[in-house]
Amino acid sequence: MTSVRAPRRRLEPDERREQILRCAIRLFGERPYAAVSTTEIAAEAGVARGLVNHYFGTKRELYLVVVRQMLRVPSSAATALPRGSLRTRVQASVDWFLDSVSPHARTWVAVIGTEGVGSDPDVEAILAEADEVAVDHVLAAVGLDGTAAGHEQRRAMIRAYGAMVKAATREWSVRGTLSRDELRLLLTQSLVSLVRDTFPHLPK
Amino acid sequence: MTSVRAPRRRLEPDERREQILRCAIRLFGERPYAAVSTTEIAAEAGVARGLVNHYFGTKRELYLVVVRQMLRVPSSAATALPRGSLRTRVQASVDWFLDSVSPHARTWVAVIGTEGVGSDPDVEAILAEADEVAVDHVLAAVGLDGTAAGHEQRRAMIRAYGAMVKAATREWSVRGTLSRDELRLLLTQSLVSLVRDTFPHLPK
DNA sequence: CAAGTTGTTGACGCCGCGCCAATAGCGTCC
DNA sequence: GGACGCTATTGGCGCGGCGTCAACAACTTG
Repeated sequence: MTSVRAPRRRLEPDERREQILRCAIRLFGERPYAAVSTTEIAAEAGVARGLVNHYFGTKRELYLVVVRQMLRVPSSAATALPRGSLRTRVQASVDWFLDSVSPHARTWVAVIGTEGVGSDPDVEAILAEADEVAVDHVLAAVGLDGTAAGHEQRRAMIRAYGAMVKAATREWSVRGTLSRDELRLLLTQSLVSLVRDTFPHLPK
Repeated sequence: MTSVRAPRRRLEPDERREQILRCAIRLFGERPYAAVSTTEIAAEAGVARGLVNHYFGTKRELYLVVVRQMLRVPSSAATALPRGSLRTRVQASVDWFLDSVSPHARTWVAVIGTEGVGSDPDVEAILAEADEVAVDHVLAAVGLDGTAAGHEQRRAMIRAYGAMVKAATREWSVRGTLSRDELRLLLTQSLVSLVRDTFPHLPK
């Protein structure tokens, strides 16, 4: 059985690049970095391995592009926030988050999943940047985006809250141990408590 | 400059194994998996590379041992919990956690740090196991370890709370954006709120 | 001091990665 | 429509990391 190799086809750089990227996203999504070879990615894309290096330089650089790409999900900017009590506004933000993350929840969780020892500084930088954007959203939602006192502490606490959001979303979408309503309750309650009960104790 | 190679010394298996393991822990702690070679580990331990495989089989298996090892920190079992209000008991547990994690906080944080896309199932299993133990501690601390109603939901929410604990501890020990007192406040307040305000809404 | 035990070594084969010169699609111009 | 040039694409080279295994030597035992 002599496999007829498909005739070599020439594509626009952007097109080819994106095609390879799609394959890489899928493979890196199912297995850890070290368990995915560029050979495999190239084969998946029906392309010579050298081409992967041509477009992305290094396996590591390709990986970073993948991470960046998968975080470019929740950019659909702010919907108008309702006026009302703190709880009302928080509730609305939580709902917005749940709605926008629902379609690709599992993928989103995979990106920010833990892998363990020895974190990569570059990867962390990318995740950190995404976190800052998320913090800005939350601050705007609770109406504290203009305040200067205890600024850093507030941001730090919201980053921590963000970690809980990720973990809880994971419980819901991957493990199925929480219903969507329970997740909604947890996220709302916690953020309200954070703003109402914890923030006031920070240095003025 | 002919380097005088140290005379070959023969050690007890346990001893040698532990020595190699120490080096591996240090190296995997500072760089991601793929950036650490077994050659490097062996060199660090002043030993032939083959010996690493002899004791740990595969690089990957060695890595798993490292992860397991670094999580074997907080096993110093329950100190007696004080009687008193929910807040008092939670406060005591948080203090206990902070005290026991303080000495090696940075290392501890490194273990549970995120690395991104494509999580390793084996690593996750280890982390998950450690999480369950932590959940048991928390449940005991808040005095809910006997309850059966809404059991899974409660555990899931506490796992999510645990993620916040990790992130907040990281803010304190690595980034320095929170003081220890602020961290203590955040952890206490959040857990109290979780038990007092969120749990009651779960199905009976 | 000889023989056995076993911790330890060094090299072999394989495979993945980064690089680069050669090759061949595809548009262009006469 | 055929020759030409541009560049997307290939395939192979060299290097280095990983797993294996037979040989070696440190230490023990009689």
